[in-house]
Amino acid sequence: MATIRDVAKRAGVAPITVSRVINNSGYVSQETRKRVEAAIAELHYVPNSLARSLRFKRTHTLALVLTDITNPFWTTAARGVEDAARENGFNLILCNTDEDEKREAEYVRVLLERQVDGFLLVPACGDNRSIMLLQGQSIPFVVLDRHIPGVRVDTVRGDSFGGAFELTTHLIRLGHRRIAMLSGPPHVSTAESRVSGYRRALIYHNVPVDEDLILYGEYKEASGRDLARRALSLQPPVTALFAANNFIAIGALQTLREAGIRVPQDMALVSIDDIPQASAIYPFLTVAVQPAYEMGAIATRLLLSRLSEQSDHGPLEIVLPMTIILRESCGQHLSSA
Amino acid sequence: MATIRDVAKRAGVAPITVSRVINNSGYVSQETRKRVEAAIAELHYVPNSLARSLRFKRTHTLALVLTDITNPFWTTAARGVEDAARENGFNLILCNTDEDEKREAEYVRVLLERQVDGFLLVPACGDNRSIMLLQGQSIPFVVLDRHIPGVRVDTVRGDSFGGAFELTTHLIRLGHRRIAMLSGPPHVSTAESRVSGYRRALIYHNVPVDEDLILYGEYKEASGRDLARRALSLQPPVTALFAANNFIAIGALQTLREAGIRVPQDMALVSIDDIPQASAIYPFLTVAVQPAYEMGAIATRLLLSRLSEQSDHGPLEIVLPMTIILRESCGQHLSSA
DNA sequence: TTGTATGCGTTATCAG
DNA sequence: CTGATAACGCATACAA
Repeated sequence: MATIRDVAKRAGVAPITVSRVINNSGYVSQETRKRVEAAIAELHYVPNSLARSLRFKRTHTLALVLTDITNPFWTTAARGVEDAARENGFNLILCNTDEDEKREAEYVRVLLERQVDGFLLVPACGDNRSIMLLQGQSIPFVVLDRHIPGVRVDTVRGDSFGGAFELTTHLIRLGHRRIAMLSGPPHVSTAESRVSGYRRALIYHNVPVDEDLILYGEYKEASGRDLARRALSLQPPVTALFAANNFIAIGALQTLREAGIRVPQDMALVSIDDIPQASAIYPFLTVAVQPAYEMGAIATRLLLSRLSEQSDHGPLEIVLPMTIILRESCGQHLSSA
Repeated sequence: MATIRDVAKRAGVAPITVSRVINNSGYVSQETRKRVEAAIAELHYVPNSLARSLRFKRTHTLALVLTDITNPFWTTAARGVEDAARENGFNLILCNTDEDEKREAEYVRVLLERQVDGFLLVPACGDNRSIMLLQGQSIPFVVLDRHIPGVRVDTVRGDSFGGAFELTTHLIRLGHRRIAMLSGPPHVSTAESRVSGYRRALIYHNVPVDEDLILYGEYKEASGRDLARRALSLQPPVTALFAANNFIAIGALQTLREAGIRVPQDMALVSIDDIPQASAIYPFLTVAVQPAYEMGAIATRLLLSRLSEQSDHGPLEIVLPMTIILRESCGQHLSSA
């Protein structure tokens, strides 16, 4: 690959002159510029941004480290991040941890080595290794979706508590009393908040809380299948399932189908986060949706404001409301069924 | 951020000694090593891979430029790429062009500036700007999914012709004669091959080819809705729809639902590529699936073999077979309906 | 308007 | 075993 020196030689000028042409900086005569541009074209010269970044100490690159790239919620959020980044002249590197803290720390490490300018992190929440790594570097970062207890950091997340409260309230109003909570991992804040919202709604509406109805698993399809199986074995039987995320809902639906249990006729089902592709075909799942795209965009803008040091306020915690979408998966009021 | 010099100063050694500790290269006494490691830990030192790459002229990074990150086919393929890359100590940068050749060329340009070691490209197939750019740099790259006419490049793609032939044959065997082909863009090789396979199956089974049944659009949901509408207005009416990809199928299903047309009772439907999340819930769509993950992995290994110059053969074209999955969306034989 | 010297953080080479 | 020097490609400061 041609370097700036090759171009300079070919155009009969000094490297710095080529640099000036490329960056439109300083003075260059029309004629020189033309000669340089010709040389650039002939040699297919492409500037080396590594060298440039080494000088500037800026890569104009952000990193987004998330837990599950196959989840549409995150692909949507990622687009929000990317668009906001691009608008401000930043590139994005996206990494997928599969909820594995080890991979997460590894990626953070590699990205630090690559001198990214800032991080957006959806932590897997095992230990806080990667958070510590980041704080050790005093590099700006924003935590997405999840709350890290005891650490002062910028956070942008959905209102899990509120969403769960409303979904549960909806089920209660339809007459449900025994609602199984198919939750995520207990150490992840979103799972815990959703359980809290669920519990709170029950208490608020004077429905007894049966702790056996609260089942913990993972935010994955396989776990959804398993959780639903456990829910079906509960006595007295439950009449509704609350899936703590969309992948749990997909898994639960599979279990229900295998068991010949119809939704909503035999069982009500609600979930947090939608399944866009499935909903385009069969819009039937009642859900609380988070503004995924906006979450990504807002977090990115917050991060960029930290980068440009235009902001000197303390850590921010931004909580975005969820929207309830009522569809058929809850059916009619129980007593009329 | 601390540099290698800061560490060296702190440990009372020369920078190069720190380098040797980090890379386990050359001789370093146990004691010196310990002092250096202590300094590294105290300063939270993270090596700068930009500087390293500048020296090595290797970034150990591959780029995957694809057309639609929201399509599960591509997220799956991307995982195949990433896993194969990681196995060989390479990182991956993923870019999404939305089928826009301009964005594509822009990304290729940026990635070249960033000195990635090789490219995996799903071309949008407008002009061949990005292909030319790559060839101008003599940087190794592999084209995924699509055939670029008149350019000798490594290619890995699915057997669109074969898949379309088999799906069409299936419909014909069920008694269908008027099958609308909801195709992608005519200038994209996969769309063209799928139409060819469709046409060929009709001819092979002595079904007259009605060119009006072949409708061209885009590989997107909105286009699928539109194509289906056009198909429904054809006379005499069609009895089956062939969606050239999964997103077209999703769109078509929406149009059918709006029109109150049931699948498969009133209309048969087949597609190329599955809709995994929807299929987990309602496995009903008869499809020809490509081995997406393997496609990504195979292409990556081919690229890496070019990089290590272990391979000196001419351009390879690898064609992967599709697998037909028969589900209910085609229903029974027409005459028994 | 153009060019020279210098340094970004790292490591290969060669010397001690 | 350890270190000084130079170079990777580019752009800033300062001259000419």
